[in-house]
Amino acid sequence: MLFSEVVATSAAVGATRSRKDKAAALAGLLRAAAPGEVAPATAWLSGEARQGRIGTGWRTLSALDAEPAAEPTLTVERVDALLDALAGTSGAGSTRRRAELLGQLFGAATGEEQRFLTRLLGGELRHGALEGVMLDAVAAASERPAASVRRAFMLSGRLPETAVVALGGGDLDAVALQVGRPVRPMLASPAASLDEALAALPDSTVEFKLDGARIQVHRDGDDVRVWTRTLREITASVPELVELVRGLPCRSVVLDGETLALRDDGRPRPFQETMSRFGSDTHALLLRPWFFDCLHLDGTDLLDAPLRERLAALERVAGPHRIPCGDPAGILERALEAGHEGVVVKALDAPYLAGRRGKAWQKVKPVHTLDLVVLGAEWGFGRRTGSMSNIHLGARDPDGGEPIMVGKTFKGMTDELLAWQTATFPAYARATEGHAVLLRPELVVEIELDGAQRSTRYPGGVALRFARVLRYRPDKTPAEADTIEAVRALLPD
DNA sequence: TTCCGACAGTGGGGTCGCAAT
DNA sequence: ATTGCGACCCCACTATCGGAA
Repeated sequence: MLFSEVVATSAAVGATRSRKDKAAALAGLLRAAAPGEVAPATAWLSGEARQGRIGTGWRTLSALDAEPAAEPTLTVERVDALLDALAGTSGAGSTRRRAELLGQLFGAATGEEQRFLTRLLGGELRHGALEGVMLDAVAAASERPAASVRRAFMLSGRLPETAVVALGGGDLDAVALQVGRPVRPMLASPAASLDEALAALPDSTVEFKLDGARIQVHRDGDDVRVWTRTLREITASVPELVELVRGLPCRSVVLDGETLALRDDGRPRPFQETMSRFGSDTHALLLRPWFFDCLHLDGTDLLDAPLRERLAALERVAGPHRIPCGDPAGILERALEAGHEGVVVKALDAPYLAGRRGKAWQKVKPVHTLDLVVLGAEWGFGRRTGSMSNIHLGARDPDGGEPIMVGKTFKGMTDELLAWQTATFPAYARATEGHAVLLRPELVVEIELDGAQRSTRYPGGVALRFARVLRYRPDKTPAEADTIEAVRALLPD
């Protein structure tokens, strides 16, 4: 199959807003693909390379200037082979080697194909279909129930492999939890308050929500392996976790949990310090695991068992390492007092819905609000092209100087607000700086955020975490905005 | 007919390792 | 020794489609 057929399908997908029509176009291509072409085509049309990230980002791609080919000659097989070569390139001289390979790929591609490759390899395909729509397409092309395809996908973790099984006539229902192969983790939905979450889930348990990194640990005999939320294996960089799980009283187990580093006094370190340890090859800080689910124990799969049964298994095998939980009364206060992020409310009768962000798990975190000064705005991309989108935020200098920048946000903006910003900001413009328009510091906006973190990027030494717009405050002047001290007060202690 | 679950898109701050300079 | 790039941790929110109620 020619690569151009994949690119043409992507164009057709991008040309319609109907997800059914997108899936139908994708299914048509999958039906026409040869067995060896199904995996790469599925991966590409759901926005990624079969090889995962291959070390070329937007910067590298935008620097390419290969003359486009007049006629499409690239095959699916050839493109996949070049991506394999790119993914396998490392060490001294690899930047040059990578450039050569990219030159071969882009030099053989038509203009249309080049544009597709740039978006794909940059991780921004944006044709309105990723894994969700592709999953429906695989179901349609293989004439299997979408639920069967979804389950096989979530349990195998990988859609291209699932597509090969489905299109190849394999038994999707035989795809089961396998110790040593990670499943997509179940995720929590945000809840407005603890009371609201408890009302929605009357038969529930409440656990602390820790501010670390998600881990999934598999043990088969003495063999222990660890994966992150996105199923990247990190076994080699977390030996202390491996050792701990190897000592648990069982033969085989699959555990879901969170890991973070503690201070000497036992309180959690700030997220930044946990991440420093998590991503590093040096292990000065020790990571500790807290487990909150058990998906398999000594030959018994527990995915479909209600949470109450999974927790009983967890208590047996890893009780001392179970995440703190308890009576709803006062638990949120206790979690925050101990330095944690919040709590998660979980339905005790729900199965483990791999890969789903359902209502069976609801997270509750306290929110803060600040009145900040708009210092600038950036022109948006994609559906925000032509709109003033990402705004720069400043806190008041208590000594009367210019506001001090503490972050940006593009979140919380409706189309109506984007239009208002686009219409309003030019009157306040004082300069342009690349993609950004710098504004006179006169507009005050109310920002919601989860907290603050230390920053080397911003002049006040502090940056906002998860900032989003609540509303503009035309009733307030910059002299009434919150100060940099108010932002610093949100830093973890 | 209305409601709501799931998805895709639009980006945020910070951390590391790595290759090139 | 520095620097810029790329990958990957954490993530919130809105718009939209299409099936459920």
